Amino acid sequence: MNKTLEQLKALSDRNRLRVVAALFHMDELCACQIVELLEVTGATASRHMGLLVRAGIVESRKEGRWVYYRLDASLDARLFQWLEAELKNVAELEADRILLKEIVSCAPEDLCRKQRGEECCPNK
Amino acid sequence: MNKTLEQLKALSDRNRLRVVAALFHMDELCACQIVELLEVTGATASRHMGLLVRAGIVESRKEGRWVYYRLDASLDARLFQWLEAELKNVAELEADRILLKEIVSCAPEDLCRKQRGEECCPNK
DNA sequence: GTTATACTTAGTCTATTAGCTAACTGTCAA
DNA sequence: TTGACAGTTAGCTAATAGACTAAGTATAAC
Repeated sequence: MNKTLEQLKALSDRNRLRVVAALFHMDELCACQIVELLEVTGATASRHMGLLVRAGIVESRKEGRWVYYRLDASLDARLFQWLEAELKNVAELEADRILLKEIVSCAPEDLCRKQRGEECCPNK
Repeated sequence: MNKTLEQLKALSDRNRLRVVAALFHMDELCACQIVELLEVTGATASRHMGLLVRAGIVESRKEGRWVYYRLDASLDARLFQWLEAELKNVAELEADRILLKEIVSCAPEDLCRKQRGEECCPNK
């Protein structure tokens, strides 16, 4: 039951659900892109993602200085499908999808520079 | 997303999950039986059940002074099946099932009398 | 009616959790 | 090898949530 509870708790947060919803669309997101999406500090985003990873909802992949997240392939199909259905057509998440398009149009390098206060992303 | 979050939060508690697991076996439980199962005060059990009802996980039926709870018939089938699979064969819940057998062997009247401190349940 | 009683609501306390800043770790580039 | 930097961890604060007791509501028995 602990595993189940851990998964439910990991999903019981608006920001974490937003990330999961984004990963249904994006397949893979860099940590700095998640910071941008949620508009929280890197530390906060890192904690959220740590919870999702430990619960087995998402998995991470490290590439140099960057960490990429995607939905965990071993996630139960029934849970996966329920979530997908629930998060589809949520008006509130529409704004996230638009924002996400802008975010992924920047390379992570540019995005990270932007987060340091430098204006550099060509599409903005 | 609020409804989804509400359901996830309602399920993100050990005691509430125990009740849901019990309702997979029992089909219907009286409030006093839930008090007995969780070993909490009536007020605490009532608050837990209120959350589950409001989230659409369980539904309640009032019969005189008693309130009976069952899994909400409109609960999403995918969520239902995931939960059922997750809660099946959980060693920790085996003790609950044994306890539950004893609990339902008492009529609610007897159980409530017992909760007032009188020893009366014939099977105990 | 009046009283007992099954459950709910209100108020309080404590524990958990989301957010922040600051310090730390590991990787890349000069 | 030194500095810059992406991400994590630690420590703090404020808000949320679970537990209790006590008071309130509604139903049944006398």
